[in-house]
Amino acid sequence: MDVKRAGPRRPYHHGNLKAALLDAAERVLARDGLAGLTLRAAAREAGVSHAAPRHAVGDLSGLLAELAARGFDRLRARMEAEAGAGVHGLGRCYVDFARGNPDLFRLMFRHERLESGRPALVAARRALLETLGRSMAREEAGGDARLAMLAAWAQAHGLAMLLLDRQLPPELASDDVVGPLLGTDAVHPR
Amino acid sequence: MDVKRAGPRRPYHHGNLKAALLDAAERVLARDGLAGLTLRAAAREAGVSHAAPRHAVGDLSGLLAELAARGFDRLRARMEAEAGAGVHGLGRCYVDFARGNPDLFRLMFRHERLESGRPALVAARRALLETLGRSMAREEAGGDARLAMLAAWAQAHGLAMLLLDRQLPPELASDDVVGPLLGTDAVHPR
DNA sequence: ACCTGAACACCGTTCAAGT
DNA sequence: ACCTGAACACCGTTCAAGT
Repeated sequence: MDVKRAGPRRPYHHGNLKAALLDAAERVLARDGLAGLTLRAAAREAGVSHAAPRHAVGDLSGLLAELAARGFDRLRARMEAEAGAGVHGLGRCYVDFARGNPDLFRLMFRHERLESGRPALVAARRALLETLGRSMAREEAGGDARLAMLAAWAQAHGLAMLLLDRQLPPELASDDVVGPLLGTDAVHPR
Repeated sequence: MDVKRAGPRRPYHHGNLKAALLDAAERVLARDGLAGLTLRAAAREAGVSHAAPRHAVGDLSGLLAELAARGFDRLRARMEAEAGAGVHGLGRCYVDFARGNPDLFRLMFRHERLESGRPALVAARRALLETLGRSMAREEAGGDARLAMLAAWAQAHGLAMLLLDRQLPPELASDDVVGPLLGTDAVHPR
């Protein structure tokens, strides 16, 4: 009955269940992959009952959306840091992030599983988009900036997805093909 | 007991349960989407017990792999028909297929859920790759054919995925941006 | 307000048993 | 050989009940 004094065994249970749940979910994601990330598993990892998440994040799509928002925030931070490296720097950064956080990256774009209206997700996506737009505009003064941006984004995203999904045969996945693709000014459709 | 005479109510149950199951799975996919396509739902739709698929396709990843193989076959057939249309024709064809069969397209690249060693899937993927390679080689005589192919593929694939996953803001998803991207010689990294 | 525990309707997979 | 039905361990979600 001295539990309420916040003994070391139960660090949360007050108002920060949401944050604790998200941390727990990230641990599950790292340990068991996207397939192993269930609402019950996250609750278990956080040390609460399987019905507790309801108040904190709604349902599973709410939890995943919050997690995706964290992912977009992190990706944006990296892109921001790389802002001076030009378009190839951004592309490389994007693909590196995907390869370094495959499950999180996949989750971020699994639109069917995300509560798309979640404020955190909407905001994080918009922030990333703004960062991308600013970085592109700096280089691509002439021509259609939107077209240049879409072309570069699509190429980086497609490469990331094809790599994560193991769709590339060895000849195409080798560094002497992927490297040059990332190391150029990408895509100049006219 | 006249069931064995193949009355109209049970068209299969002989040796073609596999084909019947795949047809049923496609119906479920069209009706309930990828999320609704379960092994039990496919068995139900095919009119067999939920344990029957085991002999026909192994487990769920086997069923999905066989379905993905059908998808790759269909995509290859379309690409083959469009072979004369140049790289932009291929890109447009690829994206059109994705938009026209969103659930099937997503399934084809959901590598975690597919039994990757399934002969049908391996063969279908290789056939598509060969078709792509042949089509590209025809135009891209000079330069690195592998690089040109990866660049074009990544761009088309990324665009398709970003569209299906609803990641593009209205300014980028509009036809006057997507259209031009698909209507050029794509991507010429050097 | 926030969390628990039981309950419900689903899963995938296994396995003895039927034909 | 091929299929069924029961069983098991999981899900997500709901809801009365506790504090």
